Amino acid sequence: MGATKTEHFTDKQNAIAILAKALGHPARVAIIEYLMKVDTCICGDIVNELPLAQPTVSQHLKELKNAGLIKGSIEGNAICYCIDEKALDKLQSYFSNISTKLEKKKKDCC
Amino acid sequence: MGATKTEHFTDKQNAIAILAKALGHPARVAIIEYLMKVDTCICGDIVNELPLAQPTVSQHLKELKNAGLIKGSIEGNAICYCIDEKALDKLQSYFSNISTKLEKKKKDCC
DNA sequence: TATTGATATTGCAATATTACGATAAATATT
DNA sequence: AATATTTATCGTAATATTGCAATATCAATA
Repeated sequence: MGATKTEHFTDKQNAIAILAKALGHPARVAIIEYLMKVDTCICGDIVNELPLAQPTVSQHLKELKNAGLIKGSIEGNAICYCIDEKALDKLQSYFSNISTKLEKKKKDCC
Repeated sequence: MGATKTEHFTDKQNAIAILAKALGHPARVAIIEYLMKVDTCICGDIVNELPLAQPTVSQHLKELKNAGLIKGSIEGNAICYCIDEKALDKLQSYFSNISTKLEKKKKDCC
């Protein structure tokens, strides 16, 4: 098969999986970190920053955009990519919630 | 090609990518959430909980274990799986850090 | 308008992932 | 010891991902 059975899971589970999957490649983690580092919304020098060819970077950017992690707006001849806070806040609150619950639980097993 | 060029990225970036990738499938998100829900370390009824065949679930558990997100210990004839706090804390602090920085930055773009 | 610069798309090869039936391995129970 | 229960592994088919060269697109500028 090879196709994920998304329909069997909740919307929330799928939403988290989509965000996590988008960050499931070091190049995409590096892109997010680069966008964090440069204060202004950087455009296409992401390509120069990464050890990958331009089409590959473009593809990774597309995946991050599809997942909702970044936004891109056309700026003349170039494109201005930047982080979409909403997605990262969603991840932050998801994992904070889990950590809080784990803290309370205090393992009686394993 | 199809093989990720991990060697070009930092250890930290690879580490986050590995954890994120492991959560990049709704079944694995569901497994983590189930392990959170049941108070005791549940064993093999994860299979009954998911809409997937036993070998598929076993494979997902293996991936979560390889990524360090869960631990498994043999409990007689069954296996006791449970969440590995360290990994989830790592994700929590990573995304909290990002959210905090984004808060300060307050977008002047996009 | 021809050229340049920046980004996206296409097409393809290599590899990885997802899913499951069949089966193996290991412990528990009878 | 034979059987049942639980989990892992193997083998395989379907699909997805990764990466890049070649090329297309599209705005800016000469």
